[in-house]
Amino acid sequence: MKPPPFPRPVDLAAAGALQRELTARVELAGSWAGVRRLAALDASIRRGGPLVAAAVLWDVAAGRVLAVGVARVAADEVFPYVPGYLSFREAPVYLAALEALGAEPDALLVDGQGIAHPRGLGIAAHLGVHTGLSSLGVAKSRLFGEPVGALAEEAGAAVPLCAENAPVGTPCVRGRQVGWVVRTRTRVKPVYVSPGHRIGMNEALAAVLALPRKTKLPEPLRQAHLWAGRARRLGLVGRQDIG
DNA sequence: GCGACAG
DNA sequence: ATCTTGTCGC
Repeated sequence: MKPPPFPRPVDLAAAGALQRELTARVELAGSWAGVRRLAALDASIRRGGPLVAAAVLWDVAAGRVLAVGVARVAADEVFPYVPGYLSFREAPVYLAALEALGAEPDALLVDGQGIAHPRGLGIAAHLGVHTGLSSLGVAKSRLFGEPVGALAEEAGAAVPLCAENAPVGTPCVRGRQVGWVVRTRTRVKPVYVSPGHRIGMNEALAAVLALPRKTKLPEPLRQAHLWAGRARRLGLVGRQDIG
């Protein structure tokens, strides 16, 4: 089912109000145990150029790319990049890429934060609520929340990412957990994982660690990154052939 | 006022 | 995100 058009607020105040409104609709329960096909989303942009996004359909059981959808959106049609409001810049082109994909994934894996956001609505959570699909965010750097405790150097290590944090402890002693700092590769900078929509905190971590990876990013997201760059450089649009 | 700040 | 050369390592 095709989601409604993505609203474009008149200014940041209106955008913030919309985020607070939608945060109440985020569902923090569920798992990806039954997810057979997921769509990984990433974008590539160049100064003065359009936003180019790739939606990679990933077969979980086979561990491979099934199809790719590519779309472009002029930069002046969306918000500029403002930390905390990323979805108002990139979500439109992601939704267009999903449409170009022409398939219905069971869940969305997004390059960015889920609920680990000042108002609880990072781009992964926003896209989940907008589409009704389960979603989860994997970001390459931190936006919101503080890691609790020291993160071990070994792959698979993780510590909670907390808001309104208390001193050092294991879980968020007095604050609430908004995500995880996860070491996906030994001695490599960690990624920031947080639930988006219709998935629990522990399940989000399990879902990410269950995905294959060649670098610090889960393979579906790495593929989306590669396709977005390739699409931008080659001017690709629409459904792409793979292999 | 100063530092932080997904992509 | 993008701008960019070399370099270390499998």
